[in-house]
Amino acid sequence: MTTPSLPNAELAVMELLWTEGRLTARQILDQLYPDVAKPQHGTVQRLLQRLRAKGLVVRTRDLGVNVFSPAITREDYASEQLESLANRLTQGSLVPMITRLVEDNKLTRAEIDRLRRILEEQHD
Amino acid sequence: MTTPSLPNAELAVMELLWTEGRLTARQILDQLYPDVAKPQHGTVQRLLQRLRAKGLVVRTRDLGVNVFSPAITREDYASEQLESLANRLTQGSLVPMITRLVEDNKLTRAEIDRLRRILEEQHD
DNA sequence: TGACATCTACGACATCGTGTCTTAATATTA
DNA sequence: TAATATTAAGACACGATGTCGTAGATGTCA
Repeated sequence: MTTPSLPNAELAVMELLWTEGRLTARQILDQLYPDVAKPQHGTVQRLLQRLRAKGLVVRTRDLGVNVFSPAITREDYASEQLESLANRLTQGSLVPMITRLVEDNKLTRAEIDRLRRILEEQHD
Repeated sequence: MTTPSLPNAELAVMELLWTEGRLTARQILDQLYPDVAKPQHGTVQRLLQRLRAKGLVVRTRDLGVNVFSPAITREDYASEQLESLANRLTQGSLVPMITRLVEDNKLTRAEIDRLRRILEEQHD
């Protein structure tokens, strides 16, 4: 059961949960649809329900209300998406993609240095 | 006009074009649907048409037949997808994603060495 | 306890993307 | 010219997505 690529509305909910940690449906509603006249309770519930079905959100009960939190960190989600991208396009390897980014100067000096440092630390 | 993420059938056509270089619709049909009774001419034409609309395939005329070739290399497509992933999820930075992959030992020794070498070469 | 508000689940729907097929028009070849 | 292949375009089914409405469950407060 691999992590699916999320559509915009669902990703927007995850963004909120990643930055806030734990939120009720009401809190998500207020932040996601601040100036909408009609209350979109149903929409938020639907999105949360689909995210739970995908295993990306967990629900706990607190003070008589459902509280939702991410079941996966942003970094884990992002790295899984990166893996799946590499599997789809470049036989699982990051080398061709990153090579191209470097050639096209799409990476800043700082970014390159940080990546270098991360890779240097691997001495096992 | 950013490069869109391709659905499976369209990506399958691109795969063929990337490996073969130039192909007629007929050749694509034969390789894509080898053992299908009914001829799916329409399907292949539709896929090629959509890929041309997206600017990923170019059409030239040769020997009285249309010949299709990739308008973008696999590496360019892959690196653009990687960029867009980073923009969507980690503020444009590759660092969080790659950090996580390294931490989870998702990269082989060889892969790490190759990446290291690529990054070392940057001494502008 | 009863009235009321809120929360929750779920059905329904419009829209779009995707993949496919059919058909008709056009071009090519024998 | 007849037969065959190629091309373009219309149409469709299906699923995903985003939205809404509503009814029942749950909670709060007079």
